[in-house]
Amino acid sequence: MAENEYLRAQDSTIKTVLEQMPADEMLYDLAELFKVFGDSTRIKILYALFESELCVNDIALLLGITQTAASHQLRVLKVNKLVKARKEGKLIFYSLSDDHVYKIIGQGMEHIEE
Amino acid sequence: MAENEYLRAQDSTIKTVLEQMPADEMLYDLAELFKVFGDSTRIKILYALFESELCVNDIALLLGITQTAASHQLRVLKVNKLVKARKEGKLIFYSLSDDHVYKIIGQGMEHIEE
DNA sequence: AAAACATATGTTTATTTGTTCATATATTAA
DNA sequence: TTAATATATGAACAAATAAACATATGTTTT
Repeated sequence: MAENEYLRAQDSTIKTVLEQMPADEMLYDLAELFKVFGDSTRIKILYALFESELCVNDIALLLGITQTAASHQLRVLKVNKLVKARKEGKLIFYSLSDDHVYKIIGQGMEHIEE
Repeated sequence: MAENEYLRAQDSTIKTVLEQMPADEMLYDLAELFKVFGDSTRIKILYALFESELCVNDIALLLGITQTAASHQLRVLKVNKLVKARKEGKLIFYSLSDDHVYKIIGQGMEHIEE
C-alpha cells in the first residue's frame, strides 16, 4: 500500500480496514435491512407475530393502527423476507419467516436494556 | 378478556400478544436503535471500527466522505452508545463501545446472505 | 500570539418515508 | 348477481434525515 501523508493510522491498519470492508452493495443491503427494523410500527408487528400468525385486520386492531397502514408495513416486511403470508379464504395470515427476526431484535433489546 | 367480535384470533392469543408486547417507550427506543444501523455511511464506519480505533479524519478519508459527514454520523453513533471516543491531543479516536455492535451486524449479515 | 490542524456545530436543502384517504381487487355470503 | 368483507394499491402530504457548506471551538506548533 502506498504511503498516505494525510492518514494517521498505520498502513497495515488501513490495509486491513479496506480488506475487511464488504462490497458497497452488501453494506447498502445491510443498511436497508436495519432500516426495516427502524420503525416502531413494524417492530410492533414483529412482536405481535412472535406469539402467533395473525391476519391483517387483527394486527391493525391489536396495535391500534389502520388496516391500510398495517398492509403497507406488512408489505415492507414481506419484501424484506422478515414475514411470510399464507392465504386462507379471504383472510391472509402473516407470520415470521425465520428466527433471524428473533435474534436481531433480541440483540437490540440487550443493547438498550443496559 | 372480553369477547371481541371484530377479531379473528382467539382470546387466548390476543391476551398473550398484548401481554408479551413491551411498553411503547421500549419499542420506540428499539426502533431508534435500529434506525442508527439503517444508514450505509454509519454501517461503513462501524465496519471500519471493527479493525481498530480510528480518528475522524482517517474515517472520512478511508470511507471517501467529508470530515463533516463523518463527524455528524459519529455523533449519532456516540449518542446511541455504539461507539466511544478517546481524546489524544487534537485527535479524537473512536472505537466500538461493546460487542453488541458485532452481534447485531452479524445477525443482519446472516439474514441477507441467505 | 499567530498559524495550522482536527473536530464539532448550525443551517439549509433535497430526499426519503410513514400515514392517510380514496379506491381497486378478491373472496364469501345472501 | 349483489352485497359484504378482507386486503392491497396508488397518490398526496407531512415529518424525518443525510449531506453540504460555512463557521466555530479546541489543540499544537512555530
